[in-house]
Amino acid sequence: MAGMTIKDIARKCGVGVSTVSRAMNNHPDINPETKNMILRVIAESNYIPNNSARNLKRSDARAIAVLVKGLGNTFFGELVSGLERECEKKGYSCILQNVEEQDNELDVALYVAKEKKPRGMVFLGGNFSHPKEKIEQLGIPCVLSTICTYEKETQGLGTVSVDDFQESRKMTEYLLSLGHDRIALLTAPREDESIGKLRLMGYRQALLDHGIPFREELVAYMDASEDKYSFVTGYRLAKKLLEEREFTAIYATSDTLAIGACRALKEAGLNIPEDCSVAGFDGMEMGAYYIPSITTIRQPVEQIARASADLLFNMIKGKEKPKKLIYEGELLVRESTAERKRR
Amino acid sequence: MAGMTIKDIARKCGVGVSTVSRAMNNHPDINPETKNMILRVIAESNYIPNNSARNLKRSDARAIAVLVKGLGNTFFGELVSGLERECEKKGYSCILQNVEEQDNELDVALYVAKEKKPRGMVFLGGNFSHPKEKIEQLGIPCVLSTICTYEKETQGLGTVSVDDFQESRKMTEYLLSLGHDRIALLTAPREDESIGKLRLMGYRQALLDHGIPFREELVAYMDASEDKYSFVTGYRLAKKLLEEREFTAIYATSDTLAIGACRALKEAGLNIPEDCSVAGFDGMEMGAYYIPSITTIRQPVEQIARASADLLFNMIKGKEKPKKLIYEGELLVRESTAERKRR
DNA sequence: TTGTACGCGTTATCAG
DNA sequence: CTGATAACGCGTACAA
Repeated sequence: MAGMTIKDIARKCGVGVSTVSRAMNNHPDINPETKNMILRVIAESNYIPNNSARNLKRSDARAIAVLVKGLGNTFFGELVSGLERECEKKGYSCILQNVEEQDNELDVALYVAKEKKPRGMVFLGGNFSHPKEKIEQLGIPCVLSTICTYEKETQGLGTVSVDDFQESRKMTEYLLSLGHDRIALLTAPREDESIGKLRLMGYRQALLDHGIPFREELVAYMDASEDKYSFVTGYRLAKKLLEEREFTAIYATSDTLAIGACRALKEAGLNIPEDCSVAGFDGMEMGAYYIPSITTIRQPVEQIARASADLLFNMIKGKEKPKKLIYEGELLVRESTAERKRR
Repeated sequence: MAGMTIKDIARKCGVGVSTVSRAMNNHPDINPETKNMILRVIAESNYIPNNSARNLKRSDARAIAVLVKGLGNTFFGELVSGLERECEKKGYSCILQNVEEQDNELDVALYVAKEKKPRGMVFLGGNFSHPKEKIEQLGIPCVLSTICTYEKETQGLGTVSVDDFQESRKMTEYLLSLGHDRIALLTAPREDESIGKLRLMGYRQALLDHGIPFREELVAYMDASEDKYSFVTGYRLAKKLLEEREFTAIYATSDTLAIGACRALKEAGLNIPEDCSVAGFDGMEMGAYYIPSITTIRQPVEQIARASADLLFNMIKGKEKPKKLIYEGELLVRESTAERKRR
């Protein structure tokens, strides 16, 4: 039978609808026997409660929503799994929502908030520079995971991430320590105000610290229209750079970009790391299997996922205010980087 | 203001609720001026209609649902994008639903059907061997995309995919043509009844056609518990195979498995393709950037996405019965395979 | 412990 | 063209 409702179940059981409702929602005020009987009938009838009606009625759902911009980014895949695990522990359900690259994540958030009534939200991806007032309109606690805003204030948002500035500096210093002084950078569009900017700044800072001039011509920015941390982008940017620039290392601000760059180098007949070192960022699983395996900054995904969930749940309970949480990335030295060849 | 409803808008505009509803839903029976006025007020008030209420009331939503088992599989990412594009063309919206690896996709489907009332569904991933009667319970047209069931009958389901048997045979023949006669196979668990089985059979058929004995010891099956087309799995299976078996080529039934295998070979000190050829399946973007780039069977993702959407929409309109649609894969010969070295 | 009746925000029907 | 009003399926006071 297709359109079964709580009424049908009630009739079948010879009880009132509220009793059925109580049985389903683990209410205390119900005779265990009645409850079991009802539950059994429900199972047999494969009745599924209509969630629209539930959400309409309930002030909120025991759930959080996770908004992902850039699904297919395997990096987020791991984060999502971690978040789902944490939710399960707390008895929350986890609503996953994809955000198209061209869509505004906050509009989607508003939409989801209204429709699903989650008690909180986690944002993955996007650059998230939104007016504070519009954020407040959401009316529920929010945590940015892996996205670190450029601003110092929290804007009412929780933030869990690595220190993109410091980690980027760390990577650059590592490359410098290998003797590279002409390090090409593959990064987000010029307009970027979030991790792209921070990673660029970390790169500049490291150069500055070592008295090495920052050369604008060694920086390849993505197109604003394109704005994707993808293989092709890395390939394209590296290709362009190879045409006329001199460098002995490429620092790509994501592992996907790095892999794209490796391919471009290989096609140019260059060996990695002998002729040119390549470093990435993120610590995607893929990088470990690439040949050569990719030197990178590993973001502690598990920790970030858990911390994001914890912070969010605490914010929901009112036990904690929005704050910035920083975790340390780990420099993973692998096969794609080596000392600069002297001649 | 947080909880704004259609009533608030109606009051603000000095009209009745039904007029507001008409304005929002492009109803014909409404004065264009009134409509514009209402729409303007709505925009200014950033009011968002409550979708739970909508779905509760509406018999169905102008939407289809896409269920993905194994998000993070970049291959599905492309399919999803394609499907979303097709939906947009038809003025449909596309509900994306993640299915955890351990969950039953059909239960999730039942749930989504009830909650969102989509007019149809597309399934990505999973092996989908479900009792026909339970499928029918869904009550809406369904299309399996990229999953080809082993059975000949449609079971009421539309199916759009490559011919996994033939394509697998094609790849094996290609490897045989290179002179390899000891081809290791990395594949799904023994119990698999869907693409895993078909691809295994294609492999066997090719061997048979060429009078080459099928050697069980050259086949590495995933664990049933693990059952994932992942890098680690490929790595682990290849590693195990390397311990004692002799072979000159590996045919992995997915590109991810192939890449994992490549890593294992490299660690064993073997060069690809000189010492051992490696072939994959799927045509993931990644494979083109890998070093060496991976020889594979490219599934025509764009076509499959479009065809899945078309078939589903036709089934929805009642213009077409469920059927099996086969598209041809393309053998992409790349760097990871070469003629068997004679000595 | 259980059942009745109301209301959640929307859309569809029907009478103006 | 517009407005009142009855559903949609469920949760929950409140009464029993």
